Amino acid sequence: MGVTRTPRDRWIEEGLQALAAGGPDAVRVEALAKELGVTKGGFYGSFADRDALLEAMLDTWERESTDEVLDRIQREGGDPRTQIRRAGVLTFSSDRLLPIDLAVRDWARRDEAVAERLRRVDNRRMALLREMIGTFCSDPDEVEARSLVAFCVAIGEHFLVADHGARTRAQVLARATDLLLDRPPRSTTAPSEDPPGRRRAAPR
Amino acid sequence: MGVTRTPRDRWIEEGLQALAAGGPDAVRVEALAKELGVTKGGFYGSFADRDALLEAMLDTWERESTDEVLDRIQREGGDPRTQIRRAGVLTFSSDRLLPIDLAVRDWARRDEAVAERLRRVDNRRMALLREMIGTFCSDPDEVEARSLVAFCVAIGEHFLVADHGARTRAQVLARATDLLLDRPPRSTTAPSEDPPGRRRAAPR
DNA sequence: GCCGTTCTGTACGGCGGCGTATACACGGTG
DNA sequence: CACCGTGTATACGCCGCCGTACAGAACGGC
Repeated sequence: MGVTRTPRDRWIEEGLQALAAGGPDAVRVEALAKELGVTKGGFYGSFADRDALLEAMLDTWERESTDEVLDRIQREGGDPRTQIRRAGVLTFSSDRLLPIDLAVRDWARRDEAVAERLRRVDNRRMALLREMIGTFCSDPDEVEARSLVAFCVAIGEHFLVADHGARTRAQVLARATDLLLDRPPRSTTAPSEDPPGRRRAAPR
Repeated sequence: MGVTRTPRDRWIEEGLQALAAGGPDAVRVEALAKELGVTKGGFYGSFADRDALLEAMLDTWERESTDEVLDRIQREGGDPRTQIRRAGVLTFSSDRLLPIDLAVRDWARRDEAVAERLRRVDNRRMALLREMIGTFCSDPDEVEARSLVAFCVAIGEHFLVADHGARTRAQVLARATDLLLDRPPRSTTAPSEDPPGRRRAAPR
C-alpha cells in the first residue's frame, strides 16, 4: 500500500493551531495545506469536508484536555492544593492547550454543538475542583462557589488586559490563589512562581 | 442637501450586532446592508472601507462602555458594594453591551490594536473596583487581588459551561459574590435572581 | 520488478465577499 | 423649477475559498 505522507493527524494538528491563532474561521483547508507544504489534494481522502475536520479537531481537543490531563493529575496525586495548581499548569499554562481552550470557549458561545462538548470538559474540571476544595472546606455551597471562582479566574485571567501598577499579573494572581485556597495572607513581597496559569512573564 | 437615509450610526450599530453575534469575521459589508434592507452602495460614502467601520465600531463601544457607564455609576453613588453590583448590571447584564464585550475580548487576543483599546477600558473598570473594594479592605495587595478576582468572575462566568447540580448558576454566583465582598456566609437556601449585579444580603 | 493503494499536484466550477464605477432617485436650496 | 449633493441600485473585476475530477508519483506487498 501507499504511504501516509500527510496523515489525518497532521491536518488535525495544523487545524488546531489555526483555531488557536485565529478562531474557527481561520481553519481553512487551503491555508492548512500551504502550512503543511502540500496542496489540498489529499485532504479530501482523510476528511469528507471541512466540517469533518472541525469535528475531528474537537474530538482530539476533548480527549487531550480531559482524559489525559485529569488522569495524569489523579495518578500523580499529592496535596489537594498542589493538585489544583498542577491542573492549572497542565491545561492553562500549556502553550499548546491554552490558546485552543480559549478559542473553543469563544466558539462555544456561537455553536451549540461546541458548547455541548465544552460542557462535558468543564464539568469534569469542576468535579476535580470540587473534590480538591472539598478536602479543606466543609460547606458544600461554599465549595461550589470557590470552585466556580477558581475556574473563572483561571479562564478570565486571559481575557483581561488590565494593568496592576507596580505589581505583575503573576503576583496579583498568586495572592488571589491564596485567598481562594483559604490561606492566611502571604508576605507582601514574594516574587512568586506560577499561579493557576500564566504564560509569559511580562507584566505589560 | 440630500437626506441621510442610512447614516453612519446605523452601519455602526448593525456592525456591533454582527460582531456580538459572530465575531469580527461576521462583520461583512454586504451582510450588514442586507440586514438594513439596503445594498452596500452607500456604505463607501460613510466609510473608506471595512476597516474604517471596525474602527468606528470600536470607538463607539469604548465610549459606551467607559464614559457612559462609569459616569453614571459615580454620579448615582451609593454604598460601595452596591456600586460594584450596579457596575456589573450596567455592563455585564446588558443584552446589548455584554455580547459585544465578550466578542471584543476574544478579538483582542488576536489584534494588538484592539487589545490596546480593551486595556484602556479594563483599566478604568479595575480602578473603580479598587476604589470600591478599598473602602472595606485595607491591605492594598489584597484589594488588587480581590479586584482582579471579581473582574475575572464577571467575565469568566460567561465563558464557562459547567453545571452545578441542583444549584443554579445564579445561586452559586450569589455565594461567590458574598465571598469576594467579604461577607459572612449566607444561609444556604435562598433562590436568588441574577448576579454579578445581585441583590442585597439575606442576613444569614 | 509489477501491482494497487494512497497521497499528491493541477485544474475547474461555483460562491461569497470587497471595493469601484456609473447612473438614478430624492429632497433641500436658490 | 432647475440645480446639486447625498444616498441608492446595479454591475463589474478581483480574490480567496470550497469541493470535485483526474492523472501521476511514491511506496509496500508479492
